[in-house]
Parts: sequence; structure tokens; C-alpha cells
Amino acid sequence: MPFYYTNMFKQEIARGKSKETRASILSHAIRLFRERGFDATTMRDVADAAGVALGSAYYYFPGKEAIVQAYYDEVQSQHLSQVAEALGAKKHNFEERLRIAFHAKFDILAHDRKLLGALFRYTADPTHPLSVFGPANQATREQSMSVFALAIGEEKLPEDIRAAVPIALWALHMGILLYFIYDQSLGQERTRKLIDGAVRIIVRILSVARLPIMKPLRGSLVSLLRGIDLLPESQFHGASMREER
Amino acid sequence: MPFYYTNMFKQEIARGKSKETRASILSHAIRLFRERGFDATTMRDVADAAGVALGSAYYYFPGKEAIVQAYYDEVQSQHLSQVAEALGAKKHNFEERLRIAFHAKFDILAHDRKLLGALFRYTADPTHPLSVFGPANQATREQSMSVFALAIGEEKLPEDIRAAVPIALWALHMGILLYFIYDQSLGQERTRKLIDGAVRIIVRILSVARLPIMKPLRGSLVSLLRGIDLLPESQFHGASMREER
DNA sequence: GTCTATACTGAGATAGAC
DNA sequence: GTCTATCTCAGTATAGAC
Repeated sequence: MPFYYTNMFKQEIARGKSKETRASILSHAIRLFRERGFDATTMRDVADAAGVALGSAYYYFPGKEAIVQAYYDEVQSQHLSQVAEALGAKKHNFEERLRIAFHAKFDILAHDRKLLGALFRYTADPTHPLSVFGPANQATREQSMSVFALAIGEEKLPEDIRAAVPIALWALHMGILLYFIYDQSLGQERTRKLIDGAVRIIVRILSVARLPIMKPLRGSLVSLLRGIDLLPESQFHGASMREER
Repeated sequence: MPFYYTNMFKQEIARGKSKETRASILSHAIRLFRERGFDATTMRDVADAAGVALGSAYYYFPGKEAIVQAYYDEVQSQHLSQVAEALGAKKHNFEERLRIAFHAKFDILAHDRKLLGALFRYTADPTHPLSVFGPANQATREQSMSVFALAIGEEKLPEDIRAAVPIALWALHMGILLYFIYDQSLGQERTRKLIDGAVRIIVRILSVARLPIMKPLRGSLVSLLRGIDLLPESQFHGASMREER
């Protein structure tokens, strides 16, 4: 039977004074995952490495995958702040901004391809608290989309599809993440090529999409996305994959 | 430590005389997975239900997920034969053919949404034998793509992107599968709407893509896909996500 | 509220006897 | 091919120290 925990718990311990313990468990765990792989590392190994009892490890993290999840949450924060900083430093055109947003993510994840497998383990398990597309991760997901919204900035886009673009970019970035995990090329240069190529094509597609002839096609796309609840009906609700109707 | 097995094993037992045992284990397992869910069903439950010892269950299937994998392989075969039959029965236009191909898959899977989560558990684990995108499943993947190639048939498409279309359709169908797993709407009507909408848009995009002005964009797309090894350089090699360089 | 120590349970997986 | 016995490990429980 899988364990359960709420997002409350994250705030609880973030405020607690002994977050060094948590941080120590987290960093030792990540190091071990990197060295030996996720499956080969036991919770006992993690507890030993961090110099705490097994119970402590479970006190802070409800399970092994939750550690990876916590790591990924940190990655997301870093991503947001790094992109915000890079974009603020200097004027960039749209293509450059998108490149910055995508590459930053993979710069952060560069050496952790082996960890990410564990993160996706419950992708297709709607009820699981660690499901990437599940309700438990909606906040994380929205934060991740906001990075792409930031990269879009004030860029002139067709108004009808505007709300869909960050969602689409986020989905694309998830796909690239999957490619990245499988990418055995030196320094994952193929993933980098994929990013550059994809970004260029997106920019071009968006400029074609702007043309008045494309309006009906844009309309079909938007009404499809609304019909399946991937886009909100009005602009005042957040977009998400909903679990309940 | 994860177990290992080769595809050889499937042929081995297919020839073995006691395939009733295997079939019994498989069907009882699937029934239990449907009733109680994948995680809540233990291998002991499965063995008991099938009236064999635990060791026997493991003799036929290297692990619990492998049972779901076996089930999915059967689904793929059914998909191929059903689509072939439906397309042969009557002339259909391109859009109808695509609709048939997509809907057939989800007709087969209609009542098994809860099982499919397990199938994706190792999606992001390149080394795992049950990874959907891994080398162990290349044959399954190619068979699945061939269903879409069948639906494309002799349809006139721009030659440069022709080889990419079945791959793209397969990828789309994987995405829809994920949506389907999360889809809580009655009878998964939203997934059906998604299919119809997506198919319509694809047909329209492909007809726009045919225009001579689009040639450079098509070229960029093809060279990107080749550069990242998602499309073969020549037409004589199969397309796949490669693990080794 | 934070942490230790220890023991226990459940279940996936395997070895080896027959 | 099939079964029984066994192993490992994630996760839980408990009792208590501070």
C-alpha cells in the first residue's frame, strides 16, 4: 500500500529549526543516488551516510522517491531564479529568451540524469502523490510553467493562443527531459541540439501562426484544448489536468 | 537490484507446451489488477488465484510489471489486426483512417486505465527492460508505429517528412494514452474528443505543410530529427531512440 | 517537536530440491 | 516445470531520550 503525505508537510519542516538534518539527509541521499543509482541505494544507506537513524530519515521523507521529489523541487526553484536573473541582465530577443529558459533547466540537471528516472516512476499513476501530472504536484507544475511565461514576457503573440503557449512549452520541456534521460551522447550534446532546433522551429511556427489565414486553425486548437480541460474557459482560472469533474 | 530478461524468453514459453499455465496466470493477474489495482495485488495473490505456487508465477514472468507488459503486447497485436481489418472493409479518407487507428486502441484499453500506470513505471529508466522507450521494447514500438503507417497508406504527403509522420503519430498516441489514464470523464469521452480534435488538426496541418512556402520549415524539422537520431539518415534503417552511439 | 534504537511485517524476488 | 524455503529491503511500530 503506498504511503500518503500532503504538501503541508513540506512547509512544516521548512520552518523547523533543524532543517540541517533534513538538508543533510537530502544531500547525502542525492550523492548516493548519483554514485550507486537510485534502486541500489537503500534508505538504510541514506540514514547511515547522513549519520542519523532510519526513523529520522522517514521522519523527514515519507519514502525514497520523496527525496528525489524534494531535490526536483529545489531544481525548479533554481530554474526560476536563474532564468529571471539571466533575462533581467540584458535585452534578448524571443528566440534567445526561450533558449535561455530551456538550457538553464538542463544546465542544472546536467549530472543527474540517473536520478530522474525515479521522478517519473509514477507519471502514469493519477492517484500517487508523486505523480508528475497529478494534483499533488499542481503547484510545482504551475511554477515550472511560469518560467516559460517569463521567457515569453511581452512578446507579441496571437491573443487567442497566448494562454496555451506556456503550457505547450512546458509540455515540450517535459518531452525534452525524457530525451535527455535517454541521451547517451557526450555531454548530452544531442539534447542541446534538440533544444536549439526546437526553439528555432517554434519561433517560426509562431510567426506563421500569426497570419490571418491561420485564424481558423488557431481557433480549432483553442477550442480543442478547452474542450478537454487543458485550457480554462475563462482567463481567471489556472490551467491544469483536472482529476475531478 | 532490478531483474533482467531478454525477449528470447517470450518465444521460449510461447513454444512450451504448458502455455495454459502461463495464460491462466496472465488472465487471473489482469483480473486482479482490474479489481484491486496493480499495487494492491501481490504476486502471492496472483499465484493463489491461478492455483500455482509463487515460484511458478515467477517462472513464467520475471516480475509483476512483466505481466502488464505481456498484456500490453497482446493489446498491440489486437490493435494491428483490428485496424487492418477495419481499413480493408471499406474505403476511407485520411481523416477517417486516422480516427479508426486511434479509436481502436482506446476501444481495446477502455476498461484497463488502472493497469496502464504500471506500464509506464520505467519509462524514464533507459536501462530497465520494461522501459517503453528502451531497446528491449523496440520491436513493440515499431509494431505500434506500423499501425499508423497502415492508416497513412498511400496518402499523398510531402516526401521529405513522410518518414516522420508515423513516428509523430505514435508519439501523439502515447501522449493521448497518458491523457486517457488521467481522464475521469464518463466513458473517457474527453479522450475521444481529444482524438477527434487532434486528428482534424493534424490533417489540416499536413495540408498546410504541403505548400511550397513551407518547404524550408519542413527541411528544418527533418534535419533536426535526423540530427538527434530520431529519424534515420537514410531510408534503409529503422527509426528509434538509440541507446548507444 | 526531533531523534535513536530495535524489532517487526509484507512483499518482490531467487535458490535449489524434486 | 513446479514447489518450498529463504533472502532482501521498503516501510511501520514502538518505546523512549532530550
